[in-house]
Amino acid sequence: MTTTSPTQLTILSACCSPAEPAVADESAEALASLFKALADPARVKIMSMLLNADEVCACDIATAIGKSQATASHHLGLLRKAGLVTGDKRGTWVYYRAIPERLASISAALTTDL
Amino acid sequence: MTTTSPTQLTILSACCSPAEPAVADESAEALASLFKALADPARVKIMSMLLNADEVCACDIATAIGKSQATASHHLGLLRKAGLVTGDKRGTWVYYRAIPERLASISAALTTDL
DNA sequence: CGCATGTTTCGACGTTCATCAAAGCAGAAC
DNA sequence: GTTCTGCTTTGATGAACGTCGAAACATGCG
Repeated sequence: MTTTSPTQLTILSACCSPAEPAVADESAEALASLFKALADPARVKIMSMLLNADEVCACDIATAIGKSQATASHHLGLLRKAGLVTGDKRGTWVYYRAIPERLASISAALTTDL
Repeated sequence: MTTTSPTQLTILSACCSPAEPAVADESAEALASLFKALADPARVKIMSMLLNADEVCACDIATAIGKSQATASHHLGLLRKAGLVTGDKRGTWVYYRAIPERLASISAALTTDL
């Protein structure tokens, strides 16, 4: 309860049950970080590309999302830091792949953990 | 391909297949908006509370997330606008409920659509 | 009526974010 | 070696976000 406990003295309405914090603080932060990594149309499109092609050259991503190459690289770096994709440099080009297990874990958290 | 098509004249590396945009622009925006609605620890905790209690008084949420009441109201309004929760005023207090179907649709989008 | 309490909205402040131009790096081809 | 090309990083800028205090709104009680 916050300011006053209504149940005790007022006749009307019980307000609520104690109401638990539910999920742990750290878990909430971790999940929020993952959601933040997907909270941009450009990054959603990138993930979609990667999931459907299982390997995409960085040079194609910029044009596919309609942004500059620098911006594309920024988004890719962000997704990489979130553990959602991996990129390996082969010769001149960098090829990116999605990590489907990571997405699956988000999906699972949404339906069960949370 | 972006600037130059490597396949034609250089001997090494084919760069990649054409690489399609995959998901539609509007879908990407819609999904990103939903993720943005969950991209904050406070809102994740709120959703968790609501899913586990199926009805929580607004007065409990502020303390549960450790923020001021004004901030809690802001987050709740944001979640409501995203269609993730509903709140109805009964007498003095406002009771919030999660909309599980909405979360399920996000989960489904992650595993199939995307 | 007026007063007290729960909730939302408003205004402001500091932080974070998306974006691009330009500079810096790393390979490949000459 | 130099030069070219793809990618990343840096710097800067404008927008969006989270946060809170204060004001406004709504409702119940006396």
